[in-house]
Amino acid sequence: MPELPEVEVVRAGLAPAVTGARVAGVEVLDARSLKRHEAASGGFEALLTGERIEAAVRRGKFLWMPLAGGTALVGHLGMSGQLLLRTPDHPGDDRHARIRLHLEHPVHGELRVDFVDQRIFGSMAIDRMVPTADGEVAGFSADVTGPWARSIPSQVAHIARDPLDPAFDDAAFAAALARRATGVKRVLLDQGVASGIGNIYADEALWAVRMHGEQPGSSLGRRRVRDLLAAVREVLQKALAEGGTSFDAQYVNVNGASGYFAHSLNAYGRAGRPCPRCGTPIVREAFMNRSSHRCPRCQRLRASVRRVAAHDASARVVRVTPAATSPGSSAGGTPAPG
DNA sequence: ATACACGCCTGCTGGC
DNA sequence: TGCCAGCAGGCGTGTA
Repeated sequence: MPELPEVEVVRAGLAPAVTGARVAGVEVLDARSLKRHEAASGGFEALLTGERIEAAVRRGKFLWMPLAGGTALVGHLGMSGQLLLRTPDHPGDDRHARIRLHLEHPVHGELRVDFVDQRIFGSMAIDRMVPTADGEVAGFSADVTGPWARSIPSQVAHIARDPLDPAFDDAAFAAALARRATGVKRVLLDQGVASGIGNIYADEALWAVRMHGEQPGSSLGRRRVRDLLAAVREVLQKALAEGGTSFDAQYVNVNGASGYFAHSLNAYGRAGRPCPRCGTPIVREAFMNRSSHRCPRCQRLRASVRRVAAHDASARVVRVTPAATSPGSSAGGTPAPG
């Protein structure tokens, strides 16, 4: 979890407080949270202390704060990470506080940013910046005029733009789907194809577009790809508008408050409960060491026939047989005609 | 190149 | 009561 909407809520909350602030002090309470920090470049505390934060930027689930010296403070929340904005005198009794930043802001005065992470899948690091591959603005932030705007931390460079990014390449997304024989859900979760989507929003978008997660990417026609992308964007935007999805105190904004999107979920986490569209109980299925949730009636594997190459006179076709990709489950459904 | 298993982590829950 | 398996799962790495 935190996926794009949750990370964006954190970024938006952080931005006004940290932009223009000077890092007065750094406390590393648990060095395991620095696993993505390349020690060879220098000590995390030394590289960060004294720097001025220029902005708070996000691409997909990655956050970074460009520093005046030309590097960036990169953060990833992983599964359970939080960035909490606090007053300097806030009690330091957080059981899972891993890193603490003491900031001095020209307007807001002294404040503290606590990186709290129960499971330590998240991390912070100081990283060098590299130019973006396409020369466009690297990620989402209020200000895109700084010299850092078209640069991205080296460890984030391989992450694709997210579907809400104005520079997201719809055609490249379609092309990536077209060359993947694997299930469309796996492609959605591939941060190198489109970023910001995790298990929750993948399931929600697939439900919205009535698509089975194991539907081969290469079996989708142009229209289905377009509809899928539209569904992904709609789900992400709606979640964003509701402050993200929270199931417990784990996923919160910079003030520790939870979002409301959990009330809007249609498939994720609703195993056994009726599909809001047709009433059929939602099923939960094992998927890549985790779970997928779908409506067995609305979201069936479809046999599909698709031209592999329009210019190919032999008009070779690919036939997708649901039975071959849905072992041991009658819930895979009957292929729709056509 | 694509596909997928695995390790990293902690805390909670359910079964025995 | 205690113990342990299972689950939550994003991302980098390694292997085929």
